Amino acid sequence: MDTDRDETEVDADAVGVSTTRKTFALLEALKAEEGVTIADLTERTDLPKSTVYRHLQTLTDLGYVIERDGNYYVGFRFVELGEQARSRNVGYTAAKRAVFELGQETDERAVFIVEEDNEAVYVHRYGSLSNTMLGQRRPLHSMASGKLILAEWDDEAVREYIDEVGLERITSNTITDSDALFSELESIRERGYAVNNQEHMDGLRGVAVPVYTPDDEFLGSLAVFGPTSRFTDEYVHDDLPTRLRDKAGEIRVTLAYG
Amino acid sequence: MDTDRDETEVDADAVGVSTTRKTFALLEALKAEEGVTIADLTERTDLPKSTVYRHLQTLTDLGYVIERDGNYYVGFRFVELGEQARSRNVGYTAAKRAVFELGQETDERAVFIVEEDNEAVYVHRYGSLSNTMLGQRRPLHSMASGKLILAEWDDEAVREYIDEVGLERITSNTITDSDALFSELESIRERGYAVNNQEHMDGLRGVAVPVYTPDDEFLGSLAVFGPTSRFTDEYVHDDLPTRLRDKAGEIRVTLAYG
DNA sequence: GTCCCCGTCCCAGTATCCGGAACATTGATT
DNA sequence: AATCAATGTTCCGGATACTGGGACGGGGAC
Repeated sequence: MDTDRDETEVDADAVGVSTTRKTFALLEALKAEEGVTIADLTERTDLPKSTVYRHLQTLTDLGYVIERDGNYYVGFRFVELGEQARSRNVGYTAAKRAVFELGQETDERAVFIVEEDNEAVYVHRYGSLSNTMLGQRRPLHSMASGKLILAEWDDEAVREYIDEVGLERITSNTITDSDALFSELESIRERGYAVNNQEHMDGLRGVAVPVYTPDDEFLGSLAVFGPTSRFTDEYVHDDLPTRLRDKAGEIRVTLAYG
Repeated sequence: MDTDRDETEVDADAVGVSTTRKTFALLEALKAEEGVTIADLTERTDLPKSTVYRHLQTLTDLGYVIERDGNYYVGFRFVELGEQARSRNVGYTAAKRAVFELGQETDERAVFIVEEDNEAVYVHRYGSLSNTMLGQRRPLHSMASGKLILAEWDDEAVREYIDEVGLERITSNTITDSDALFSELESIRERGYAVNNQEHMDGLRGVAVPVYTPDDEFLGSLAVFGPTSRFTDEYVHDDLPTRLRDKAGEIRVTLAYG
């Protein structure tokens, strides 16, 4: 019926408040490009001009959107909301430090990743200049951290995940077969760490370990990744897992004794 | 008429879409405390239970709010929106590195601060364990960075600011007299840096310098702060300003030549 | 000077948001 | 074990206020 031409579109037959959906469709459209004009947004969202105008007026009035000579931008108020999410759990804060230290000690890119809505979300990051990537979302099955998270779930939950999300192919190495995934998860559970062998991006390997609270609650995944040239089998399977496990242990200790 | 008992309340006679206002009132209430229940939110926002329910349903469906056994949380999707704001300008990204280096070299807390909606917003931060504070907002007149930003404006703009926002007293040292503020701004313009002498918090001093793009566009403020014991007059007026200016210059160079 | 595009504003119509109230469910208390 | 209180979920009539077409005005391009 609808050709669903655009992700930022609002589907009519959905639960709840459709006005709010329009608002967030606009915010997503704003996020996609910097400095967007009202005309741009009407086209991008397929909402009538006057509706876009009225919504933007509300958002700028609330201070969530910034208008500067005709162009609209996502405002800094969202940073505060985002930080609330990132510090929601004390463990997340402890993980921030661990990511930093890990990055410094190994001189590799390090991340702390958490699952939300069946996706892997980057919560903390060390390495490279900017921290684009923070808050970004990836499919779980295509990364070390994601597979590690799946390995924490029971088989039924994983099966549901596969049903809902599927196992999209991203590189030639991505695991797209559910049997292969299940046996991979089993071996992750045995080893206690997960490895990503160019399953998300060619030339990129990674290692991930789980982080637990003192009460053995699963918090998220601590991971390190880098180019295949440097990430040899030995580095990936012998050196990094113990280093990562140590750091994950430190988080646990921090949480237990401050 | 209304006793405006709560900040998260929605005032009726406002421009735009009132439904959206309700949504953000709920989000602000969610931000204030972790793990809030529907009953909590109805009380906090003075919205009827069914309205809260419907709105939360929409927000969780969109993935912006997370529900875990009856408690609602701000979701990680806001991190992505926030990062968009923080990387909106290439200069902001360059400033991130500068803040980090500055913090390491001086071994003090360092921040990069930008103005939005007549407030100072923390965009980047180095020091202390967590980065609570990111995205937080402070009155401009009570901090080194804020005064520095005001010093970039012309007198008329500053006067408008005083009219709209006022000069709230925060500590006994806060500048609350507009004449005093204007002469302070003048001396900031002459010196090229601003000093905060316990004007926002007792025992805390700070120094701020402006950051400009290669086209001399004002970007924001680079600042360092710490306890009065260590932040002596000499440190604050001789040592730090030059170091800060150097770093601000580096940002400029980075922007010019990559 | 003309044209075109974009932002702003207005207004009638009705979609849909609202909120009271009833029902379901949980869990605490006696 | 039974009662009760409190909270979450659902429903529905009613009117609020959201919608979107269209008109107006301004500004830039050619």
